[in-house]
Amino acid sequence: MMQEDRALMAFASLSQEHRLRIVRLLVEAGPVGLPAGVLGDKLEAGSSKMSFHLSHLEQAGLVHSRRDGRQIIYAVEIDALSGLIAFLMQDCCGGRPEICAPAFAAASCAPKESADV
Amino acid sequence: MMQEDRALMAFASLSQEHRLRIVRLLVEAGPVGLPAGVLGDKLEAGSSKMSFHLSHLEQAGLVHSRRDGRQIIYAVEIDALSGLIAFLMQDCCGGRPEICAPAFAAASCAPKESADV
DNA sequence: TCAACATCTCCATTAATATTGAAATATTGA
DNA sequence: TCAATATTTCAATATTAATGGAGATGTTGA
Repeated sequence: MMQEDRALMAFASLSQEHRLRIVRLLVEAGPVGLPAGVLGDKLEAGSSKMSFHLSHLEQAGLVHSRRDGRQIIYAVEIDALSGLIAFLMQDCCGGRPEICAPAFAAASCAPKESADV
Repeated sequence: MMQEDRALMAFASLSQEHRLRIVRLLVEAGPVGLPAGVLGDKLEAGSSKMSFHLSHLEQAGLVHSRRDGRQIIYAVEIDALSGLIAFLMQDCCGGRPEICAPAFAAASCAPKESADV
């Protein structure tokens, strides 16, 4: 169960341009994750900046890292994201979620185009 | 479609204790909303502080207000919340959403206990 | 073992944000 | 119209966060 202070850290982390882009890239990448250097290239940000933001995200519990050789691979913490959303939307519409459910049909985790599994 | 700068404003707004509490109260209250004063009482925050945070949330597009007599009623902008979540989760798991879908079953907009409509 | 690579840490500077109380604005009912 | 109510605006202060560069750390392959 997500507590308020963890949710605040998560939202603070997501409120910074570089960090939001990192998370969106990692959401797209899925469990396999991406190395810090690849993220840095995509964002055109120096290593010191990347390190600062990646550890901010890790502190906030939104990503985790593992070393693979000389690279550090970051991947999104998907339970933290879902917990964050659950925390935000808890008890929506005073127990009548059908009021806002339609709005959330579009927000579900869905691919751009059909994919075979 | 949510753009990055709007998402950044929304997350920044949600990253402050008082504002996060306001949004959660308004999510629970649903479309009918709550007056600024009632929110201030619940949060035990002075009127100037409340006004600052409420207008921050309104600027960010997360809530809207209407005047009713001498009160200003605030209500959550539910499409903004769903758009924000969609933006964050876009293209998750590289087109194989079944990877993270289970995590999101728990995050859906559901009531604490069953409610008759 | 050494050079190259990948990333992190530290520090100084700069910028953005929240808080407080007092005063201003808008609305109502007597 | 006037006093009471509800909320906003303003300005000074206090707090917190982001940036950039230099150097440190850990890892690999020759």
